Amino acid sequence: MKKKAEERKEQVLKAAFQAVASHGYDSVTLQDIADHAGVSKGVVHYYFHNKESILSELLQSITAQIYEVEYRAISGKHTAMEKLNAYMDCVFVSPEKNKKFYRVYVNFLAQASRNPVYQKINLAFYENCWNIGREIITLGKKEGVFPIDLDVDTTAKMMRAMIDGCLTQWLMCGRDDLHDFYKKACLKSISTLLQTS
Amino acid sequence: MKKKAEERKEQVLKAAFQAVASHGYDSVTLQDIADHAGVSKGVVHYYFHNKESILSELLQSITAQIYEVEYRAISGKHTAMEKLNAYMDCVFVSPEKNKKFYRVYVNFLAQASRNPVYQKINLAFYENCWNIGREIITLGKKEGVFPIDLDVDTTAKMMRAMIDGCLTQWLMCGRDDLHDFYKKACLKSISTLLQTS
Amino acid sequence: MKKKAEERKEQVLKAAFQAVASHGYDSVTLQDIADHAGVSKGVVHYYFHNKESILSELLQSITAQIYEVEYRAISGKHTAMEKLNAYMDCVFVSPEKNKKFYRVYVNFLAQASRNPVYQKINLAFYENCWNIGREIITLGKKEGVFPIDLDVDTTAKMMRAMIDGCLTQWLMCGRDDLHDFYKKACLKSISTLLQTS
Amino acid sequence: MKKKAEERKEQVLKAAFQAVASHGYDSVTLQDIADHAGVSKGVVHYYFHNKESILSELLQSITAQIYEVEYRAISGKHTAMEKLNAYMDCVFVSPEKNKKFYRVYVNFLAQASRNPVYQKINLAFYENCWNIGREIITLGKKEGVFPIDLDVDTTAKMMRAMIDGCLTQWLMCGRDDLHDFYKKACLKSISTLLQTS
DNA sequence: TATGAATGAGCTTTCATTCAT
DNA sequence: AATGAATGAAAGCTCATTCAT
Repeated sequence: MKKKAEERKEQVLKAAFQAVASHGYDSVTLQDIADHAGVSKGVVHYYFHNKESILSELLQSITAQIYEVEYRAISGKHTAMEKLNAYMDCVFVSPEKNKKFYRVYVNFLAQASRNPVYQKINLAFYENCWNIGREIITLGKKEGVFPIDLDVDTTAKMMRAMIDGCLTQWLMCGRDDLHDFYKKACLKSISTLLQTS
Repeated sequence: MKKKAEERKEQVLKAAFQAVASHGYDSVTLQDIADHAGVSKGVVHYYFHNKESILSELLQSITAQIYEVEYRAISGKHTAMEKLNAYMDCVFVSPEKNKKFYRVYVNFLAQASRNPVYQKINLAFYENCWNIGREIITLGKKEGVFPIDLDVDTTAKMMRAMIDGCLTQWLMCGRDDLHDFYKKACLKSISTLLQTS
Repeated sequence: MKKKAEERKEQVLKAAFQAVASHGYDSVTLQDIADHAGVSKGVVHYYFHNKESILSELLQSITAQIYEVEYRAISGKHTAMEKLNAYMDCVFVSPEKNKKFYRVYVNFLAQASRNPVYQKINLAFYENCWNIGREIITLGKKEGVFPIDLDVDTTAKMMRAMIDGCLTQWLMCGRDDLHDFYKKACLKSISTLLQTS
Repeated sequence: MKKKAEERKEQVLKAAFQAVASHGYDSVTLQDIADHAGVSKGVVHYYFHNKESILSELLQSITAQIYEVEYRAISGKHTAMEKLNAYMDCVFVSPEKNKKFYRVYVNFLAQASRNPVYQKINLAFYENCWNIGREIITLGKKEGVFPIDLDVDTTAKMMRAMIDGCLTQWLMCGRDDLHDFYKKACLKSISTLLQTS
């Protein structure tokens, strides 16, 4: 019973992701979500209290998933540079996936700039991202590949700023073929930041 | 006649900016805009074809203004580092102004991820921003303060990515007091990128 | 301008009365009201904040009107018995009008039993009705046609209870032809109450 | 089997009464009723064809119960005045019970003013109430305590009109402390009506 | 019997847009 | 030029009812 309900919610959230990706945060309707899920409008209201609860759970869900994938990627590697490369491979996964996720994500950021609920969820995501950065930097310092006096916290934040800045800029250019350019440039920039004290 | 009309449009656009800043992109109504402008709803429709035209003209207007201010700032300086510092002072102008502008701007990015009209306007803004970066880098290379083999185009793009990434991250943290932290960290990161080949 | 708006509100309220009379308080829709008024649904929302505000203004309006008519009726008469007869003629005006009003009124009473807004409006109506009773009774005592030790307040309340009880009972019987029976019986009962100390 | 079903229906009707009393006639949902009964929504539909059938059976049930209690009360007494007093004690049982019942009852009257099904049920209740009045009056005439030429039918109807009028007025005033006032005033008024030809 | 997941009709409300003045 | 009354499409949400289990 409980399991079925969880699956249903998951199904609706997946549909919501698709719907927001194609219609945009503020244009998306519950009907769109229901259509994407292949269920009736009633189902959406049966499993979620209201529209905002679907969307905030969606943000929660996708940021959690992204983080999990990223964290798993760096966990499999053992040196700082390997972790960094794995992280970047993960972050710049592919034009298609990045486009879909960032389209949705920038919509949520737009909301978060006003809505504390989204803001809090995004902040938790930031914390996770920064932690990945911190882990890589700390390890690199131990290994002696990054300067010992590098500011861990600040650099971790700059890493994520660079990543989000690059992927946003890439998304806005509307050119899938530049994905690789941005990936390489971003990696190079971050490497520079990490190797300079 | 023509002049009066231009002033009217300008008045409405200013009101639209305030209205979007306070109510949010997708919550703002034409009534809100009319109220902020101190005119009737009819006026808004008299000077603009529809809601989207107001908002796209607004994006056009604010990005043009931002660029103009930034460009003027660097024009007044003569060395690369002076220009860079002036640019950053201009970009990280103050918590209040940055918050107002970026709240509106992330909303437009969210739209631009889907709407080609906004996308084109934003791309023109990017071009202008990149040009500022290029100008600074090229001058610095001439002056011998930046490595001669630095990739001008790529670095200019990374500069803007860093700036947008930092200001977005700052905005999402909801802490005005971190404005200075992000400003300094961003300047330091960009300096590092510019001084490392 | 202002006058036109007042007329519009009045028009909508009249339509609301007709709509509630034919569909019932809780079945009536804003579309019904708009249809009865011969306007679009938007107009109803343009002049009233929401559904409840229409309905509470309706109760306010009809109770005020009823009172006014009743008060004017007794004002035109000079002796207690003349006033009483005029009052009863007014209250039991006709099967059609009584049916329409009481159908709507019992719906409001049903709401008022739960909603303080309606309750307050109804209480004001009661006060007015009781005042009419008090006026008649006080005059009758002065004239010597009613016992001097008759309790003015209590008797006024019982008068209205008798009237509402009779008209409700008549309405529920669904027989227009009994209107006259109830009118006479009510008048006789009230006369008895007034003439017995 | 049959018995179980009867008990189930009774259970649902009791729950419906509580639910209507607390949520109001037109706000009450089948879920509310199911919750009050401690059963699932399906059960409600299993034993009742639809929402209206529950509510009409509820009206049937509560009016029958009220009558039964009232009738039993007067049956235990032997003189007209004793019966009248017992009747009034029964009718004005307590602020709590009267409030609960009349809140629900006025809602049904509101429905009955439009719906023949409810109207018929209420008419049957009226008949029962009038019969109680008739019984008391007839006995009183036999005993010589009421005028011999008193119109039995009419007076019985006026008795009930007075009772319903008083209790409705009391309910609408929202003051529990006036319960006793209305009880006494009602009894006095009815006594006057009965003792005056 | 009993459950509660699923449906979708129908409601209130918002608001961009039109247009008579 | 300017107003704001009027429109009605479209949205979120509620809930009686159905039905597979």
